[in-house]
Amino acid sequence: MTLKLDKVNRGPHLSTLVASSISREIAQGRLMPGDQLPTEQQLAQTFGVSRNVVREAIARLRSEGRIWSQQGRGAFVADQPNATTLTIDYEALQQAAAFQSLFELRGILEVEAAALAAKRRTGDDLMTMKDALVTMRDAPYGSVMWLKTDLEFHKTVAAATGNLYMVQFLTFVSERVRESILASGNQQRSEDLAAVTLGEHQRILDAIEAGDGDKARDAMRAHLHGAANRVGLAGEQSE
Amino acid sequence: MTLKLDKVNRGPHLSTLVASSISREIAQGRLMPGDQLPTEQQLAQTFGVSRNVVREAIARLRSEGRIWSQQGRGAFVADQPNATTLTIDYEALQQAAAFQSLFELRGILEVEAAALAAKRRTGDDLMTMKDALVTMRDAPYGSVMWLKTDLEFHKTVAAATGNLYMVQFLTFVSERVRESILASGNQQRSEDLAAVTLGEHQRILDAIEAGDGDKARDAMRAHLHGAANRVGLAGEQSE
DNA sequence: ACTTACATGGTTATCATACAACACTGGTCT
DNA sequence: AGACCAGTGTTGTATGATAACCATGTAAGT
Repeated sequence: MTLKLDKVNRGPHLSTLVASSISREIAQGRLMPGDQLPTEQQLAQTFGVSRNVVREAIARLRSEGRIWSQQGRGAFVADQPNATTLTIDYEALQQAAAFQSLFELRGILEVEAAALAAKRRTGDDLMTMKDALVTMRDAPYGSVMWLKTDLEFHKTVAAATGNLYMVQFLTFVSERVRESILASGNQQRSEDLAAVTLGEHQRILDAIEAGDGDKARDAMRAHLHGAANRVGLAGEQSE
Repeated sequence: MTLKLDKVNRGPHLSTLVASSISREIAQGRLMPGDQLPTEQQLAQTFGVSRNVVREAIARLRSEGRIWSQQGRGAFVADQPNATTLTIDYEALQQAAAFQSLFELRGILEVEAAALAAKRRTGDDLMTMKDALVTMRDAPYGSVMWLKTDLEFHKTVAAATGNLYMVQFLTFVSERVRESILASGNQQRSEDLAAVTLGEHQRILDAIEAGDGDKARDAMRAHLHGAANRVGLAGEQSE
């Protein structure tokens, strides 16, 4: 029997819950930039935890740039929410709308990355992509090796753009998407899908190799559209 | 005298120092992925702080995905460093290649955002954009008010996509770009540029109002191309 | 031999309290 | 009015204690 246990034992840490709670207050506008947060004592009381836990939560929010605090005065909501880091709340992603938004964002980046890659790819890039496809062909659909190689293919496309931040952003977004998909756990397995997916990848590679940006864009768009269906994101209206 | 003080008043917080210190250990490879950190007691002793401070530092590192901890076992260095946050190093952006990459990334997002906004914008969105253009028209080119309104216009376009993360990502990227431009300080001032820039904005707005995605895409692309020239980023080959 | 139950030590998670450092307010004194 | 000063509230830090949990070893039971 294949037991399916929860992937992550979603942080039982109280400080995480408190931080998410405050974070939500800010996101939903109940705490406006510049506003002063309740005192640590009050927060501890309202949440029913010790002041210590509240402090850990605040330390976290401070590091994320969402709030700032000064000894003797208090803690305040930061004017520009995201100072130097960009954070995606895991809990928020459980909601369908958020997931769909993130998926769309990933689509935009991947599609344009494919187009840029077609223009700028080097011989080494092509080699790496081909290797990835070969490895994927031998791996069973949905296996760890398959997923890993799939990720590597896309990462190579991103790297082939020559854009230093494309890889960083795309892996970041893709990771979040992948987590959500795994968490929802509604992926089908089939031999046919393997062939279909491989074909999509192959077309992307062909277009990139040919240096045809528009074709690469279309191929990547088709691939992502197919992936969305495979995951169960049907309600997607493209232009 | 214009005093130029350190941008960030490097948090006097002890927890920040401890977190940075541990973070450095990880970055420099003295703590490898999977390694177990010293116990909180030991860390508190070696750093000469209370265990409470160590815990706040660990809470921060945990939220950054650098380490994970489990009750009864200990704290360990995470395998994949970037779990939930995305960071862009400020120093790295000083290099031209990095800046150009980020500018390109922003372009991709803005252009597609404009196209999506043309399809999905509401009446309120159009109102906000129009207000922004009026305000910008009255503000002197390059003034604080002008920059602020410019930012708001773009943010409204991003919001009009209905994509929950478009605003977040775009403001994040734009902020980094803006910082770099301000730091380099090579922007020209002129009355003509004000009119040109306003015209570009107007064309974007018109396309969005008309619901013409392709036109909005082109208008935004033209605007960014113009902005690149104004900032002195000439070497940009679009397909 | 193998499994189960229990005991023990070590670690994190949380709580509670106390004190120090700092900001703000209001009154007093000059 | 302006300077000084005490008082109060808040964050920052320290300290000790307790609960929950993991890992390991050992004894009891099968």
